[in-house]
Amino acid sequence: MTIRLYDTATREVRDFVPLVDGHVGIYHCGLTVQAAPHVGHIRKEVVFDVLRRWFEHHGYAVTMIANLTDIDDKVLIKSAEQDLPWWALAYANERALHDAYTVLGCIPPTYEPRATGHIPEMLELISALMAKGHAYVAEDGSGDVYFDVRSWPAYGELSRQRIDDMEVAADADPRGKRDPRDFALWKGFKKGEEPDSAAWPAPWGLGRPGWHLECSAMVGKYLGDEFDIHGGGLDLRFPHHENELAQSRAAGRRFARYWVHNAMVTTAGEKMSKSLGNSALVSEVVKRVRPIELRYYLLAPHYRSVIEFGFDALAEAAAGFRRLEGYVVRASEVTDGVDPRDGMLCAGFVAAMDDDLGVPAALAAVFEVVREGNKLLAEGDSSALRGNLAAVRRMLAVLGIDPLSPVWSAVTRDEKPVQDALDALVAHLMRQRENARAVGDFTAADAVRDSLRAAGIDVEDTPSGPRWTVG
RNA sequence: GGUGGAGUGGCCGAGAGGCUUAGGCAACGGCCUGCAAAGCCGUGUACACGGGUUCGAAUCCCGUCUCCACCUCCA
Repeated sequence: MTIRLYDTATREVRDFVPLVDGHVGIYHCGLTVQAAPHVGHIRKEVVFDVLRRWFEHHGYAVTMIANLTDIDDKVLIKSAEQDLPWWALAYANERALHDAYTVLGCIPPTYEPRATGHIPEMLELISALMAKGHAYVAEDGSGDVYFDVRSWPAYGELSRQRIDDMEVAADADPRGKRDPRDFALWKGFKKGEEPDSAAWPAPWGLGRPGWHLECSAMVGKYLGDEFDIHGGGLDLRFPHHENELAQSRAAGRRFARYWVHNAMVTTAGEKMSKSLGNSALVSEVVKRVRPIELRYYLLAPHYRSVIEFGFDALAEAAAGFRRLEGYVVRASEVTDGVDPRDGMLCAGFVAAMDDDLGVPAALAAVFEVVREGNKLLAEGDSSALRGNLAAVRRMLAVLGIDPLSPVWSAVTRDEKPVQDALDALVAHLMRQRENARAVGDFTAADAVRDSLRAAGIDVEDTPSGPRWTVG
């Protein structure tokens, strides 16, 4: 059983071979913390969370590093607009990101380094690039330092582009650059235009890091010169990852062995994006559907397929998830629960997951096991039912959507007395209904059921007795 | 202009030459139920278009159309 992954660099599905047996180091580009995370951002977190869980299922010790880019042009611009210190904006959005991780049941990264905490590592990298002739100080006195793309013949290898075929950005600022495609490693401080707190001393003068540099520096610090997997959204392939790759390799580091990119989330046919203003914030979406349903919606399609975000599709996905959840809950009531760690993954699930994280086929396998489980459930408690339930829960746990995981139990202390009161009241009405049914007074029994339904409580009769759910 | 990706049944969404009826949602029929609900069994409508290769094409080739992502702000 080997995990196979699509590698963007080679454009093929390859067997995963770790650098160190039994270990896997994954770096995925976190966020530039300029705004609260939207559904597209959190899709990436969910995808890498599932990847991580699958590696762990295979017995790998996973080191997961996700960066936080907390100083950058956009952070400065947005914070100025909002009349906040840049670091306050960055930190507020960092916390919003953590809230989104938590609410969607993502395991936190092993470490989440911040760009501002790694200036020395970045300076060291720039020095190495200068020493090898791949970086230069701008000649216009701006204090900028650029990477010289013409000095690195492999430039463009990740996105398969030739420098001469690239369009030069309309807004490119060519000042001091040898080639308009050269990118900034260091941005000279502009006294008066930028806050004094956004500048750090460097041999080339006060300034701040350019975008891309932080990732190369932090990957090197936490995962080493060569590491297993570098990931992120497909939109980062160029320029971000191309530039990370160039500056790391040019500095003599071997860098990533596999590149894993997830596809975008679109709305109305366009990429969900902070700058397009078409974002659905995670914090808003989870007011309309349960977080576990959003997570299911985001992981059910293959990670390399575009998701056209919509509340109708989300509701439909949620209906599918509830089929799984309904089985797990009903079977657990009958068996008094099982330990999902006792479950056996079915072969179809494993084969699908091993094949480039084939979650759609893996879920199809889960649905088939659930169908078997529902048949067993009709016959009551049995060891077969327990085995089936444990298997289903274990497979759902690999995807991070086990409905009974404590991660999803939202009952807080404050709600407990309310919950208890509701339980008591509904139980009383249920007894009334049962008494009426026992004497054949179905009019009275149905009246109770109707009144409960009007209050949002569904009643159903099962072989093991009536049950109710808040629907 | 350059680099990638996509178009599948009412909807979502896999598959990548024959042996998936993928799966799910919705619909319809049956079973179960006092009636429901849930569940189980069954049913239908597919592979953007035009050619070609092949015994056989959703899958390969050629052409056409449409859409998406990236080309230095982006997950």
